[in-house]
Amino acid sequence: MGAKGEGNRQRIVEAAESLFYRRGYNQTSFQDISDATDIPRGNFYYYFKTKEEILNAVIDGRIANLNTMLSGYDAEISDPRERLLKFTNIIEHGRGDVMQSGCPLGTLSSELVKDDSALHEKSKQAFIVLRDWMTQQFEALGLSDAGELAIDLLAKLQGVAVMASVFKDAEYVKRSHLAIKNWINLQR
Amino acid sequence: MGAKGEGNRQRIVEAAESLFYRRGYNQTSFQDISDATDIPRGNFYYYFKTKEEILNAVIDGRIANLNTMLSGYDAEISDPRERLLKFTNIIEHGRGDVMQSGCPLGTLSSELVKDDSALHEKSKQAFIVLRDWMTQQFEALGLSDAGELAIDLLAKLQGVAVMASVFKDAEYVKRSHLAIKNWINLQR
DNA sequence: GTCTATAAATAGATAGAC
DNA sequence: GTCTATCTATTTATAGAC
Repeated sequence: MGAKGEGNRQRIVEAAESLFYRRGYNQTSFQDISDATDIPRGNFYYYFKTKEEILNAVIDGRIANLNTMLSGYDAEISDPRERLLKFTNIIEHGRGDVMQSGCPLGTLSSELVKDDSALHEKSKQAFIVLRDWMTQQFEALGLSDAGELAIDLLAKLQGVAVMASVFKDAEYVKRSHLAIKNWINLQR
Repeated sequence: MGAKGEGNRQRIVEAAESLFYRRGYNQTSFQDISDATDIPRGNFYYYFKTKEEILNAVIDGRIANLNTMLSGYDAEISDPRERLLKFTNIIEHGRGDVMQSGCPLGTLSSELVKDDSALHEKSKQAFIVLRDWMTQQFEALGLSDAGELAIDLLAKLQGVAVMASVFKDAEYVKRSHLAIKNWINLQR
């Protein structure tokens, strides 16, 4: 891995990540990424053979960030319930972004179910990381239906994210966040 | 309104509706609609000046179908709770489609938040129709927070739809449908 | 009202100079 | 590694014959 071009590669991935989120994968062109990075289109193909490879790198980056964040929770918070509660703060911390562009994972996956199935499978990977981590937390709480609780929690978050982006109501997001935290506290 | 071309117009809208759902609005081209209808691209512009106008017609059609369905429930079912329960059957009746392409309303809205805001506003209209109808049902049940319950029910349905399309698990959909029906029965 | 031909812009991708 | 020029295909949209 030469260190020379990794700067450009990283800048391309970061700009693509933001654009894929704010404007969608299919609606983001190489020109858009070029404008955002001041790197000419032609140079992209030195790092990525296709647009799909950029998407793969973007999702790999998201998964890496997710793993870093979740490992941090595991290290810093001893109570699995507190870890789950901490994670749900993401919907209020990222409230503005969610109201403007929806959930980064959910909207990408919703877009890619309608494209090639290989792309959708890739976007599913980030959800699997989240689901498995949540399952571990519910298991650590001694709950036998941990896997189902994990999917249910993901569904609650996705439901809030969709409605937040449709109606753009900050009070709704706040109220729903509280309801989700209450639900987590009720699982025993 | 000449009757001559309304046949073609209707066929264009119906083909577009299906394609916008299965492949997305931005990923559907005039050529795709032309292939599906055997109507040449050039003729589209006699009925619609732009692609956005086709989308408007598609959403207006969905809203009309929604109103017909909901009015039917109002006429045939006397208990508001039973009407809500009846509506939620949509997620199991349309289970295959939802697992393959997500919720027609939710995925369209998630796609269009990232496009022009006028398009997103239009897609929001269908949600408003649903929300207002649900609010009426909860009000008829004598519940003071009817508006919030309506949004919460919509969020539950959207959450299930997103997770159904991500994991494509029919058992999950069935289980979640039961949970939603239980939740509706608990609102008193 | 219907259809063909085509314009004008943009997409992803490639070749090759530097 | 970087960048310019370009290819090919496809997009929305228009002009105008029929």
